[in-house]
Amino acid sequence: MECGDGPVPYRFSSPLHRGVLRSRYKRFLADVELENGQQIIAHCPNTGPMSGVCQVGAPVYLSHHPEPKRKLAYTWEMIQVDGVWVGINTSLPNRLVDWGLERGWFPQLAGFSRRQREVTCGKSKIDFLLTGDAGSAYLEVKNTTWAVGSRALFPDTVTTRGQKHLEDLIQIRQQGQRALLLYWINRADCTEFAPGEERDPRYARLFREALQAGVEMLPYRVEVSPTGIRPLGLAKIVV
DNA sequence: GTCTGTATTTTGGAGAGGTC
DNA sequence: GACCTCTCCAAAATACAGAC
Repeated sequence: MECGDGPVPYRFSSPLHRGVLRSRYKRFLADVELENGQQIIAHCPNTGPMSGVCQVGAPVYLSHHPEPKRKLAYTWEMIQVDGVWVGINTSLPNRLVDWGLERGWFPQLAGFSRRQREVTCGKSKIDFLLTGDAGSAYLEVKNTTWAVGSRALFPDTVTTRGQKHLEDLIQIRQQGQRALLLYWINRADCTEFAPGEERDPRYARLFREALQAGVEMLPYRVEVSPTGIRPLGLAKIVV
């Protein structure tokens, strides 16, 4: 999968293992039947409700980490829903934003040569503090898997932590600094993004307040596949 | 520089405790 | 008893501090 003149796609460091989702339970666990018929328990690195993407019987891909210190050797990475691969690993977007920043995935973030992770700010921690020729900016990253039609939505449940992040970013803007929120849309079938008003009305209200305050919203689309992840650019914000 | 331990992050369920 | 609020816990990755 090459990407022409566009940004370099991310490739998984080792081949993923295909299977079928049998059940998901206790937030962190998933029963998966591998292609060879073996039944395994995989770690589910997404503690949210996974609205619309947790479909029993759907094809999934797992990464394999046979380190002795791990209890579960397999990690659930993606699931195929309506013919589209959806990334479910919530830790991946932060790592890939870090990775993509070095490779020019985000033209909106050009001019930031240095970055510091997990910076304490206000009531919570912000994922990145970017500094460089472009000045400085705070960047928070959110993983998005829920979609209705071609519209990606976040959050898919009440998130007080997410609300705190929005309040902190608004405060950062009020202090005259740049503040950005990058919604990592972990599926290729969405061209629009909107706050999940139905699930968290307060978050949706804060989202609009943040927009008005000048917080820069970047709903970033990626194409997820068993070989890697390819950047697709920004989705249209609908409020 | 390497190793070890601790804190933090994600969300929803379970259980405890308080109030009516 | 019913309801509400609060705290703890689950697995794993990651960052960071401290010891050697």
